[in-house]
Amino acid sequence: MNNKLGPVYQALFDKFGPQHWWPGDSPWEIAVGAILTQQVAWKNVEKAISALKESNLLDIDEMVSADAETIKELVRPVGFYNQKTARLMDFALYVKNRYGKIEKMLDGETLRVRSELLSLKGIGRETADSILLYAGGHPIFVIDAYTRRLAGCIGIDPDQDYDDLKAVFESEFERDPKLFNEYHALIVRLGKEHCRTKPMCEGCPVFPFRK
DNA sequence: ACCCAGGTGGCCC
DNA sequence: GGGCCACATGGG
Repeated sequence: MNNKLGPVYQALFDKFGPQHWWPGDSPWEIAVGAILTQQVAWKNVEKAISALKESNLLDIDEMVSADAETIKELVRPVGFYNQKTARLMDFALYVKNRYGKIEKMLDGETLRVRSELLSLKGIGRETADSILLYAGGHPIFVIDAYTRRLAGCIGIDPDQDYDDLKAVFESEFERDPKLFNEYHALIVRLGKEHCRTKPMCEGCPVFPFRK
């Protein structure tokens, strides 16, 4: 129980309004974006996504049969492009062979799908949760660097284990994908807009954080 | 010339 | 379980 999680959400929503996340049109595009954005500025991801679209390769069926060197060139601006190309193509092949399309995979029971995503190389907890929530509509709270910074401002240990921190947020509210979606999106909005560095507390224009 | 960005996996202890 | 490192480009 944390007495600030609710008020902070309210303040963020009042300030910024609904965020309409994830910035991507289809479940597959969201999954691709989630992998590409790992430890990378979203601005760079936008370039790669556009480039893939231009080449008609932002499509699971096209991606599995594409030339890896072609994908690498398109994905280059995000960095880590060798790894990310391999992981994108592996993921695409896995989903296509096993389910045909990602919607089918995401159709399963939440924790079972989460385990399956986590078993794939290149998909860790944050990426799995982003895909589950934003591409699949599952009631999962995503923990990222911005979320940890926010946690640090309201008396929640920001350095605790991913799943423990996730449980803190999830246990505070009804398990509502719409709410989890909005809350996390608002946290990122605040982080991008206001505080790129350490704690979000200092001079925050939205909520009077106190140490 | 630094430092950071919506992480992850591998290896070590 | 935790601490360090490589992965790589683009923008401040």
